[in-house]
Amino acid sequence: MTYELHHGDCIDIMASLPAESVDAIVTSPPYAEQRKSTYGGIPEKDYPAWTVAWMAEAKRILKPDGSAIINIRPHIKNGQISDYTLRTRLALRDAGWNECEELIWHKPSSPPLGSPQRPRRSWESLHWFAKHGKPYVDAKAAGKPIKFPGDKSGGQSGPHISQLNGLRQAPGIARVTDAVTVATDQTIRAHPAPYPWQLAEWCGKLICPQGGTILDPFSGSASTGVAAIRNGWHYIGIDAIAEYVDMSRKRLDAEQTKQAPTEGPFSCTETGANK
Amino acid sequence: MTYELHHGDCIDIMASLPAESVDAIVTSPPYAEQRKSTYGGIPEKDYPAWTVAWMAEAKRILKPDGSAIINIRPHIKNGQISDYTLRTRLALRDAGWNECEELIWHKPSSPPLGSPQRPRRSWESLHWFAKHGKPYVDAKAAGKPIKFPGDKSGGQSGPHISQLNGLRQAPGIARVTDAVTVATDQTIRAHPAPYPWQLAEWCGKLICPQGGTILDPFSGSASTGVAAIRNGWHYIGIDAIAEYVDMSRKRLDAEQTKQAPTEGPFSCTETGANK
DNA sequence: ATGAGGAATGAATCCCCAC
DNA sequence: GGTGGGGATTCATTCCTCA
Repeated sequence: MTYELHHGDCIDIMASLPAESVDAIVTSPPYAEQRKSTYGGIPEKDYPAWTVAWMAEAKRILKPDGSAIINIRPHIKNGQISDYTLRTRLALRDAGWNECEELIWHKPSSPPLGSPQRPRRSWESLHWFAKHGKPYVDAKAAGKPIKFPGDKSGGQSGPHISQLNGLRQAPGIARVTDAVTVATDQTIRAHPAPYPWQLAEWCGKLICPQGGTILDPFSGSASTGVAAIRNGWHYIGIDAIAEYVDMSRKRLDAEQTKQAPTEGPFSCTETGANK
Repeated sequence: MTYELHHGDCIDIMASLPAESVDAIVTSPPYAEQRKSTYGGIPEKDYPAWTVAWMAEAKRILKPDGSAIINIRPHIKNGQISDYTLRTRLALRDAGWNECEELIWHKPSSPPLGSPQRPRRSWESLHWFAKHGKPYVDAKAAGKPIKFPGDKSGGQSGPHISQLNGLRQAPGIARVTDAVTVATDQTIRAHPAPYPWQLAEWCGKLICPQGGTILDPFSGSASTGVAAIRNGWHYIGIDAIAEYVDMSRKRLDAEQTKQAPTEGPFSCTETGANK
């Protein structure tokens, strides 16, 4: 229930954070050639190297079993999808990152934009990278109770559930699938990239242990921070634009009040160029 | 309502087909390192070159506005997803193919297999490649009627629908999205790759014009053929295994009988090593 | 005939243990 | 120590059996 917001370049800020202090990274960096007016826009050809650079700093502050979920989807230009996410994924792998899985964020309420000659775009990728092949994972934290055939009790612990390989398994809970459906949040008008906190919550439940620390180096409207407060994770948010940091502070303070309206003041640390 | 089945190596068979005679390719090639016992298994490192090779032959017989939808999903090994589909996509682009879009096949009935430490895998990629950036597309052929709020008529032509950019638009029909949900077909026990014909139908409606010719160079159980017969497309199926060709012939004949039980015999051409 | 209930199964992956 | 067999996972759909 604590958060830190930092204003500045994420590489600089991350360099000031202690090594191996972060459990999970959940972020949606600026896409190539998009949002030029607000974030400057990273050229497509530079995107892989740019991502490897900030991920290198992230690697230092990530715990050994920590991992990162990065939301990107390439745009279409002249009828062809951009290849920069392909090259970025290969570059991260070359830089020593383990690509755990391709997760899908399905947006059922996606607006009918894009070319009328093409299917309406309704999903985005969540690229999951870790320091090695066995990072911390809880595939059941966001899972639902198992319903066995004929079981009308609601599905508490069935006969088939047991300890597996000595690993703790939540009994009677099915693990999540690799595609999650979350409607886009149309209410976040203050930031151009509508990343819903429910999506960040799903990602965090997958890769952030209870009470862990979750980082978003491109914090934007701090949706990951909202998810953190609601789930008891410590949040570290970084953004290059002071206006978004200020807005995020208001949003997170309001969220904390909502979460525990009867308790006293919350611990909150703020640092960075805009302190 | 006609089909051709060929037994043999798809590159050899395609070389015998006339240039620019195919409207669309919808296929699910053998995945790298999978199905070794039936198809020999293409090594991961050879997969990009192998794909470029058979796609080069496909390019010759594809019409100028034709395109191909290829279903592949990489496996996970030691906690890391294989990178061969990334490298294959880049190799096809280097070979001059235009990557139109990343489409998603979502499988709601996917079995609870795979690592218990990872989310259950419930989707596969549909990679869409064309000769250029503006291939034949009908984004509404598989679309559903638009339902306006409060409209109880079923959704024929609403006020928001109009000619757009001078392109013919089916009125009152919404474009499909780039993610399609089709349950896996558990009834195809004779072939190990359960590619449902409903998925092939959705793909065909997107890229194959009415009365066009649709090709599957890795025909397997001929699910694409079933979709073709049901939609009035001419089907060309190729498979390296005689047993599957024989099985497909029975399946497609039965499908034709089902589609028009009162009509006479159908036109059907069969060629290839197993003739 | 009809329906309820049970068993079997699938483009998987990893761990454990035997050899 | 490398290799290979066996078990666990736990959803939707199928066929089959029995009332």
